[in-house]
Parts: sequence; C-alpha cells; structure tokens
Amino acid sequence: MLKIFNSLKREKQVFEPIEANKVRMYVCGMTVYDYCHLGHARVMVVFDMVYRWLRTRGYEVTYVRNITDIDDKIIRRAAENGESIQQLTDRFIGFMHEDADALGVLRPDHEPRATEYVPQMLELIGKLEANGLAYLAADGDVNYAVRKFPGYGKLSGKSLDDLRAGERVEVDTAKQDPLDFVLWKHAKPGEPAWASPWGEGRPGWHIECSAMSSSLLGKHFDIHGGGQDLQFPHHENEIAQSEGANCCGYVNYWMHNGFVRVDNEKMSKSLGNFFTIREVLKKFDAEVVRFFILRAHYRSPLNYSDAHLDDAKRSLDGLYFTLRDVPPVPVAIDWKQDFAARFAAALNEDFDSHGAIAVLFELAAEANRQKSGELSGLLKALAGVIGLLERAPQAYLRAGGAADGIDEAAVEALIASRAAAKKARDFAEADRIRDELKAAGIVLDDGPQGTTWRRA
RNA sequence: GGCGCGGUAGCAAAGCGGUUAUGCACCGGAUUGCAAAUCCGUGUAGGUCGGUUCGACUCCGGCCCGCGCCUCCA
Repeated sequence: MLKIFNSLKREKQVFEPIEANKVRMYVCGMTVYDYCHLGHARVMVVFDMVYRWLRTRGYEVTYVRNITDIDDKIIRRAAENGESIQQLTDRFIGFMHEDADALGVLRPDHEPRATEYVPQMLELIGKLEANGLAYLAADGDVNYAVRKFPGYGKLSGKSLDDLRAGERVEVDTAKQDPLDFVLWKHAKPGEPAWASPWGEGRPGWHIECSAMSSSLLGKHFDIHGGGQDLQFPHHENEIAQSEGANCCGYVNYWMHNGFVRVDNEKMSKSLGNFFTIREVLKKFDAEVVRFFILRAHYRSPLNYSDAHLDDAKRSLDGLYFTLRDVPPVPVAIDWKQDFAARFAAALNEDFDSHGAIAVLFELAAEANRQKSGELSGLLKALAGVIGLLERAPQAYLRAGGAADGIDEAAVEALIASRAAAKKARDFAEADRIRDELKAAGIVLDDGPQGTTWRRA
C-alpha cells in the first residue's frame, strides 16, 4: 500500500489512482534561460525516483514535465545575448538534458514546451472569461479574478484576506484585486506575441501548466509535483484556472519537494547562492549527487556543502565495495524477501528513499558477511530500482580522474614496479610507490589476485 | 501581520508510545609485510519547560531557536 503526503490535505493518504493500474503525473519543470542548479537537480531526481517506483509497482505511468520557454527572463536574456528566444531556449534545453542524463534521470514521457500550447491556453482563457472568472483590464492584460473562485487558497492554506499583496512588490492598479494574476499579457513593442481574441500578446506564466496538463493528461489526473516554492502562488493559480475552466477536481495528489539550502538558506536565483549542476559535477561524481539527494527525504530541507558531498561519496563507495568484493549474481527481485520487503515498505511510506537506502546498507553488510553473490545481486537490483549502483564497481571507483591527473597506464606501470619490489621484499620501495600514488589520488588495494586501484 | 515546516548523538539523517535505525567520522579487536576493503565489538542522541501515560525522542501545550511562503523562483 503506497502512501503519499498530499499537500492539498496536509497529510499522508493511501494512493488510489483514478484509473486502475495507471498513473498520470505532471511535474513543473524548468524555465530555460540558464543552467540548471542543484534545486532543479533535486526536483528532477526526486520525481524520477517517484516515477521509477510507481513503474516498479506495476503502474503504467504517463509522466509529463513541462518546459517554460517563454517568459520575461527569457526575453530579457535573449535580448542581452543578442540571440533569438528559440536559440537561447534550445541551447539550455540541451544543457538541461545533459545534466538530467548525467544524474540518471529518465526522460519523462512528454516534455511539452509552453510555446507549443498557446492555442490550448487561449481556449482555457476563453472558458474562464465565459465563466466570469477572467476579465480584460484597462491595460490590455487579461487577468484572473481571484475572488470569484471560491476555493482560492485551498492548496496553500492561505486566505485571501490575510495575504499581503503589495508588501514586497508594487500593486498593479489595473487589477480588480491585487491578488489577481495575469493570464494573457498584452504585447509590448519588440516582444514576441501571438494573436488572440484580446489582442496581440503572450501567455502569463501559470496558464501554461493548466493547458499542457489537461492536453496531455486530461482535466483530472493523479499526481502533480514541483518544488515547494511553487505551491503558492503557481499551483494555487493552476487549480483556480483548471477547476475554474473545467469545473471538477483537477489533481488528486499534490507533492512538493523541499529546498536545497546553502548555509541554511534557500538556494535560489534571487539570492544568487546557487550552484549549477555542471559546476558540482566537476567536483563530484553524478551518482554521488544523486545519492546525496536520495539519502534525504524529499520533503526535508537538504543542506548543500562540499563536506556533505564528501560524506555522501564515502558512503556510496561502501556500497560499491560490496559489489566489487562480492560479485553480484543477477537476480529477479522477490518482494517477499525480507530486505526487499523492507525496501519496498520504506518507499511505500511517502517515498522514504532514505529508509530504503538504510536497508541497502544492511543488505550490503549481510552480503559481505555471507560472501553471497545472491545478496549482492539483490543489492544491485534494489538499488537499481531508484537508479543507483547501476555501473560496474570499477567504473565507479575509478571515475572522476582529473584531466591533469595521472593516467591509467602510469598507474599500471607503478603497480608493476611495486609488485616487483614486493617480490624482492623491498617493502620500503613498495610503500614509497603506494605513497606516491596516494599523493596522486590513487588508492591501491592488495588482494589475493594481485593489486587493484581506485581513485580516492 | 497571516499561514506553514523543522529542532535527533562529532557530522548527516529516518522510523517508532516500551525492544540495535542507517551512513560517515572516531575508538578497540580480527585480518594485512604495511595498508585498503571486510568482519567482530564499544561509545556518543532526541532544543527547553510542563502535561497525558505503568512507560515518551515518539502524543498534547507553553517557551526558545532556525527556515520557508505571502513578488519571479524547483
């Protein structure tokens, strides 16, 4: 029995799909005008884990993660760069895919771009207008009349009267209510624009997700995810749009992942305290980053620091040592088996990947104790369910050599000299070579079959 | 001002009303030419003050501290 913490109800609920054995899931993705940072990495990895687990449980999952390829920042950045919006967004979509692939994130089934769904957005706005929920303001923008939608605030637990509109930002006087938000922005000179019944313009941010989700998943679907910062106003507005236009229930389960923090503060573009994924991947193996993200519960805050990544690396190393020292036998997972059952129980409890990983460590210890290729194989199989331990141990353990570091042939040559020294019982020389390699970041492991090496 | 989340051992991080979390680090032992890996073993917890209970880290309340949302943000 799978339980999900539903932000809408603020409690864990037993998951029941709308359609038996099928799950339709939508996650808010990136606005593509810059490199993805670790906060984006967390969303991608967390919902990748969710996607994988749902599929492992036998659901036929349709996973949509959208791409916002038109907005103020994109327009500004393209202008700054002297390039077209499409050139800019195409490039960063490419970088996003590189980052996602590196982190072992499976491609969603659909990655719709906002600009490809403008007609569907206009249709939605038309419905909202017909339902008396949208109005054309004096400045030419089409706004959503928030007070006309009775359920406004139900997702974020906010009451319209308690919200302090304008506290941090100047209130737009063309709005009927300061909390009203834009559905359609009237065109300004030099900006990309589409024709519409309300004049030339471009979509507001929130409408794209309502349009794309209903186009690809239907008006009523199972899971909607995203970062905690989207809960309000973005997801609240999505509900107002989708339910306002289509009436009935929009999404059954809302999931929000916690922030990545730096020095105990939210990592964000506005604070400028973010690390891009590719920056971090220069220092740490991508699987270490994935492991670092999954060893925390998805709703908890996750503090980023090099020290924490080092810690995660040593931890993940241990699992790969088991795979290296106790060669895994390929096994089909028997979910009745104790370790497998506990692993599943953890993930079924609101995707407790941390608990699942704890089971992996116990399993690794048992595999070592028994020198059991079956248990080692089970370890690999279970870890694979959440996208971990999929490489050959040596590929992982020797990965990440700095470009300016020692090359593998030189390592092998030194190992050969050391073997000769050892044979001659010249241990001083053997240790000197060990130290020399250690200084170069290479660790030697003497085993019954000779010496192997890995990177520290 | 409104709403929400969290405070667990040196660090990281979970579940749980009573029985070893887990990882890293540390200490002792086995093993090793020396190491590494592995195994065995020890230790270090639950912000604070009260309440409920036979029993609370786990439930309830006060207080203190940290974080977030109420602008764009994953």
